[in-house]
Amino acid sequence: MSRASDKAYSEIRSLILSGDAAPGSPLREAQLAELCGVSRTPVRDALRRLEGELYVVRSDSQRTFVADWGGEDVEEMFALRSMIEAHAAARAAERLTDDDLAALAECQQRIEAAVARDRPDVGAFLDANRDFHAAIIAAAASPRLTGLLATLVEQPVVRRTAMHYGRRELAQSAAEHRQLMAAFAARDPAWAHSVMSAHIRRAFHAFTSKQQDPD
Amino acid sequence: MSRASDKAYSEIRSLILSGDAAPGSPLREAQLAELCGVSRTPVRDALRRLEGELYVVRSDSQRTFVADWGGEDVEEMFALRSMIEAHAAARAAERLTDDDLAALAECQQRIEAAVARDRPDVGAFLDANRDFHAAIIAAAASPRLTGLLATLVEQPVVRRTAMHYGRRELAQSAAEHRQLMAAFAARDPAWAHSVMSAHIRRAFHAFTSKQQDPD
DNA sequence: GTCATTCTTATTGTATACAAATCTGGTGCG
DNA sequence: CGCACCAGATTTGTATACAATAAGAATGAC
Repeated sequence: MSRASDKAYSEIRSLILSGDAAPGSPLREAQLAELCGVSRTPVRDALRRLEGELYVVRSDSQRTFVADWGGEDVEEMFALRSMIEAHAAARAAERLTDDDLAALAECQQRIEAAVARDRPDVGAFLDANRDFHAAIIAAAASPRLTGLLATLVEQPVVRRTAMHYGRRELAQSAAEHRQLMAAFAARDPAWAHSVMSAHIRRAFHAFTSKQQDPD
Repeated sequence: MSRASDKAYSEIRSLILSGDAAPGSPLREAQLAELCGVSRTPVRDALRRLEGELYVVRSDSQRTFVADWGGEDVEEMFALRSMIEAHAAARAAERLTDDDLAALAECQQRIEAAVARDRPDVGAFLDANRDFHAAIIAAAASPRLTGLLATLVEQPVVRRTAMHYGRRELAQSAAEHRQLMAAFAARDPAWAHSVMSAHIRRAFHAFTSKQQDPD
């Protein structure tokens, strides 16, 4: 994080995740450079990385914009996530070490804690949730592919979905994670596969219903 | 392609695909810059792009190397491809326009032509095969995700697998494509799904058997 | 008023110089 | 002999200046 390009990457990413940079809005190198207090060179580097992770898109003439995920894209994204993560869960069930299981349990504990509070801490929930899913992918897929898959998991739309979660939905999500832990403990690939698939598909429908009825 | 960074990208990519740069070997920016006749700046740009496409990897200290796919990675890669492309084929079967079908038929014709020759033209086969699969993904997935998925299809290992194909395997592959065309013409998603899944899995086993018995 | 065209301006692309970090070979100490 | 450590050389990271290109505004013809 000491490198300027890492700083630029992280700041631009926050800008997008927080919504300060609206989807579809242009990202100008010079402007970002000034904002981050670095030169354009590391900014360009950061934008390339963010492009690979689908946070930004480039127009035909090389101008960069915050990625704008339409309804079709979101549906496809969830469909792919459901497939890929269910596959990863099945592999993980066969391969998880006891240490991996302990790490997952720790994430789960953080999730439960975030949900149990009077006023659920959605930010903490999201962070723990991300670590949980990342740990499963890391245990299942080859390290080389981990980054590629994580790309789909950490999209802004995922965060926004959960930001609108109420207590009941958070509790439901936590309960599904408990089921997943049980499947892992039993080393049952088929069980893990089914639970994960259902978990993602429920998240998709939570997203769509929130979208058409945004309270 | 007129831009220096595109030139660097394309030349380095060829270097990797052709095998002139062996897996695991280091890629030095200055050296590549001289080779391509450009400065280091566009080379750095090109390396970032290639990293996103898994052609190169970075060490912890930011040195770049040609990606080296071990046996585990290859198996996982084929498993993911099989899932994702089968999904794409199913979607494509429901959505392909007549123009899309015509474009696929044109690819198929090129494939058949490459196979029919006395001495099969494997290079032409590979190019047509790539276009065929890319067209299916483009028709099925959201444009945003197309690039991400294409990453898995165009790996060096795929090319190397087919390079060892004999006439019989090429003909088998072409036959599977014909089945796929039939499934598309019938607009039958389940059929397309099954055929594509089998197609990729056969390619995987072709790869492994060639590996352990390289004639 | 609308469309095409030119000119200005904004934005990205490239090269170069220098700074920072990393590797390598060797040296001295235990 | 083995290990820590310290230069020197190599490699990557950053800033800056300038070139090339694309967007937008103003102008003129119809």
